[in-house]
Amino acid sequence: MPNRSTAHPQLAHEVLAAVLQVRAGSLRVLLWERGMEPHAHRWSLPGGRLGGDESVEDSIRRQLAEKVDVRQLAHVEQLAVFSAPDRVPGPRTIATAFLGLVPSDNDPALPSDTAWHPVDTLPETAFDHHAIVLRARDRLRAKLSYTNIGFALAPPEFTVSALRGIYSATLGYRVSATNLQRVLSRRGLLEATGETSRPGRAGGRPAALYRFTCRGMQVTDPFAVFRPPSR
Amino acid sequence: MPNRSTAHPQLAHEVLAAVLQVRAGSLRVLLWERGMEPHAHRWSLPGGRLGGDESVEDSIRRQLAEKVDVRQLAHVEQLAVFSAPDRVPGPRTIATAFLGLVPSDNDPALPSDTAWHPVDTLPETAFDHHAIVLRARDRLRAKLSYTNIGFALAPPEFTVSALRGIYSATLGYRVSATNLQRVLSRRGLLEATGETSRPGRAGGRPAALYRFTCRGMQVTDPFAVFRPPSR
DNA sequence: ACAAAAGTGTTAGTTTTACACCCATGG
DNA sequence: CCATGGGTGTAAAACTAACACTTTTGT
Repeated sequence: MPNRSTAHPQLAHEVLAAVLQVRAGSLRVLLWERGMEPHAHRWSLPGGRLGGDESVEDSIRRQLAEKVDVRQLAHVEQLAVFSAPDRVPGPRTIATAFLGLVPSDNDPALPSDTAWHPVDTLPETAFDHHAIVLRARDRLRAKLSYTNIGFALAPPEFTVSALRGIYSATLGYRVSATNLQRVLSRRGLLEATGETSRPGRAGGRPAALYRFTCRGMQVTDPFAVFRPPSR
Repeated sequence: MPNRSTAHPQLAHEVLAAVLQVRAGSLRVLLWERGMEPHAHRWSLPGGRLGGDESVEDSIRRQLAEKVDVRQLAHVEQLAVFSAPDRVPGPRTIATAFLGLVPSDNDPALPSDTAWHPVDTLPETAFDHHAIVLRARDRLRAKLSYTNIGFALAPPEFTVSALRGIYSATLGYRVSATNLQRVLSRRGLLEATGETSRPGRAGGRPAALYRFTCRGMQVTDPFAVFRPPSR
């Protein structure tokens, strides 16, 4: 297979992350307001150019450290490559997009040009970043159903109703606390700490605190339909 | 955010595809035997360098056309980016890997250095291509459970037992024809053509022919657990 | 008629949904 | 003692697994 052309085009590679967090009852994404052209004043995803001696995973973690304390990133995974030739003006640039998750109890100090925006009412975004955010949201919603990825959105300890709020905000519809607890418990994902939280000023029974038994994503419902024979 | 270094490294970008097909009762991948160093005589995935005016999707389709008739590719999707700095010797090269699927009735003419290898007994492979093949296999297995992706592995028309063979070969365990038919029918994925196939020399009832109602991948079992309220 | 292969019926088991009911606390 | 929120019990519904049984063909 001969080379198609001897002179290869100059290619740049960037990494971008849609960092998601549930805050104030809605799923939000970390965006950065561009100061310069092109697309000045539009909001864009954090990231930057891939360095010469790092994988894309290393690179996105390094670059996010400028925006968020990396220790607050509970989960990072590849989303997809965005490579339309005209996706950004100027030199050809390929982007590897990531999904990042921050637990809802974290409130990282942000640079002044950076803010959390609800994914359902995004401001005017730069380049193809809007599509990347939607892709991240869809991936997260899907994985909430068949993996333990909730651990990356929830605090280390939480009540079931707080967890219900996180799931509801992410999925976009009301989830039943009763059934959420049962499903996650049967799968062995939840574990009671033994502690309880104090009820609010309106009273009510104190809620038991739980934690996820496992941090680190794993598939919990691998075979939706065609399961391997049980024996 | 200033540029990290003024001199950016020379980056190359390649696209690679694990093209899978069920043939002779096992799931196989299309590999190409390298003629030159590095890794001469090892088997590698088809693909090549990204062109200057094409997306990675366009590029992999173009490059696969040299190995397989593109019309025989029933499905192509991105798998992941492989970007370890030392993944290939020589200049830094990032790879976008794809999963491609060919229906089991197709038998494309292949170049002499190219052959189908069972994914469970791969020959010595070049670079990180072994990992890419396994990733493709796992992705396919997972999607078989919650999407209609079987259409891309099956011929246009097929008997349920032929489909069972395809599913069994892909998943690596025996699937029940009875339940396969029921599950796919209830989901509205299968449709009888009205035709029947002639039984083999050993006799037996003629099998009804079916086709997938929809070509083009779609998720058929989107909410494994946390479904939106039905009303 | 018999063997082989395909397809249907039926039952059992599992998982999820929905909702009623009980529990613990603040005022 | 009542309102409020948390938690459990339980029945109904949906779906899958397993297997027996019927149907249709070739020899």
